[in-house]
Amino acid sequence: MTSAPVTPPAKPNGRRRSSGVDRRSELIQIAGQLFADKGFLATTIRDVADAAGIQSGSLYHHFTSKESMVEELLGDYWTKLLDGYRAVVSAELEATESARGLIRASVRLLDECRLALGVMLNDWNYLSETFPFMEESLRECQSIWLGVLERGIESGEFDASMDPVITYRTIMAAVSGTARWFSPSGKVSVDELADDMAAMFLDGMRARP
Amino acid sequence: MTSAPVTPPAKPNGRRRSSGVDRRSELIQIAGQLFADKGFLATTIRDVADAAGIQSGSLYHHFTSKESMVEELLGDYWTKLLDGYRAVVSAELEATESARGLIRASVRLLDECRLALGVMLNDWNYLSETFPFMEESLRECQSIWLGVLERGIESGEFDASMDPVITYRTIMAAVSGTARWFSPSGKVSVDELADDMAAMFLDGMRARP
DNA sequence: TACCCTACCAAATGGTTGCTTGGTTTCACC
DNA sequence: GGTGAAACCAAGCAACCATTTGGTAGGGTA
Repeated sequence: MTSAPVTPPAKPNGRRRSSGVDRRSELIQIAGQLFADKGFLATTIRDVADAAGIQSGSLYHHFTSKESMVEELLGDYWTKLLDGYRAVVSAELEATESARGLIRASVRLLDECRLALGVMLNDWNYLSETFPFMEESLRECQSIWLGVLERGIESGEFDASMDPVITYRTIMAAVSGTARWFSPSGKVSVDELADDMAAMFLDGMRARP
Repeated sequence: MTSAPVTPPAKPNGRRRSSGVDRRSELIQIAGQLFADKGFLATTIRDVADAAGIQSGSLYHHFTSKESMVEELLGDYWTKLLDGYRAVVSAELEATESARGLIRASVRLLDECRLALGVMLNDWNYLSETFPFMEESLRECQSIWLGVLERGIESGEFDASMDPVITYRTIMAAVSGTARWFSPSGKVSVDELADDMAAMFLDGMRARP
């Protein structure tokens, strides 16, 4: 039962199965799904290989290591997030609208990069130690957010008694934690979610008089 | 470098070192610290044993498995959280004050059970599959929150256009995600943090006119 | 036909894992 | 000074891990 002569369940011996499309990114998606579901460390490369219908050793034709499988997924997320953030602040809107834009940019990636977010949610500590660019990206993320929040306080748009760092961290925790349950195919769309969250952080859940 | 003859750093061969205090809960704290830092799966029982200054096999005198080391930590958290929640709702306050109470009860555990929260933050998927009581507790947690939020909408205290489920999940994600950075010995106290968060979710960060 | 190149297989590698076993030390209590 | 229990050590187990290696199938190109 433990090590029966495992015959690959799908496409037993067919080569050249990816007709044109990049096999590498196909494998990253398969691996990312498992990493997001079970956690990076709890997923073995045998799990990935089984899901892809190939032998575990064959993965090393495409990737140099297990880490490199997840690295692209994460790098892609942070590139997109920070690109979106930079576009928001370069528009030089009022602080309120900048904040709304940052929340929208973050929430949009819940759909576009849900695997990457799922992986980071499970194994942040391990991954941030393994890939230094994660901490660096997070630093830029924080500095952009703090810029917007402090500008809003100065302009009188935001409550002066609010702590920018706590607020920033609370928003980030709320948005990325949402990756745990949000599904873009559910009854709530990405845009609705983004608007709900922006409304919540800007004006709270209390009814206006 | 990898496996040098590791001499236990503290109390090399001393037995009966825990004078009176429960050695078992002492070991749970040591293990919990490592689980919270490195992740449950990434931490080996040899890591735990080294930190405790004993041999890895000796841990099995106190625990039946690696899982049982973390089980008590998690069970303690959920018991305390739900006890706190039940006390809040049984006071039958206005919905606004109930919500504030739930936030306070959650934030208070950031100090009291920070190891448990840190562990869950890293390995939620794995742990909730391993320990069914985690999903059960979360269900009760959600039902209490939804009760308060829906009551507030009916009474007119809360914005009727708010989605209770999204709001609940957002608050929970924000609070538990805070375990990643919060330190009770820092410049922000638990009570200040609880008040800041409650203010944020109730009235938002926008300045009042 | 000859030759690459990509994608893969099959088998094995050294190292690490959680856990077990059998014996030893220490100490309170009688 | 003998007994029993708690705490621990030293050694080792089978299973599993990521990774390496040498070889092979088959389409594309010359």
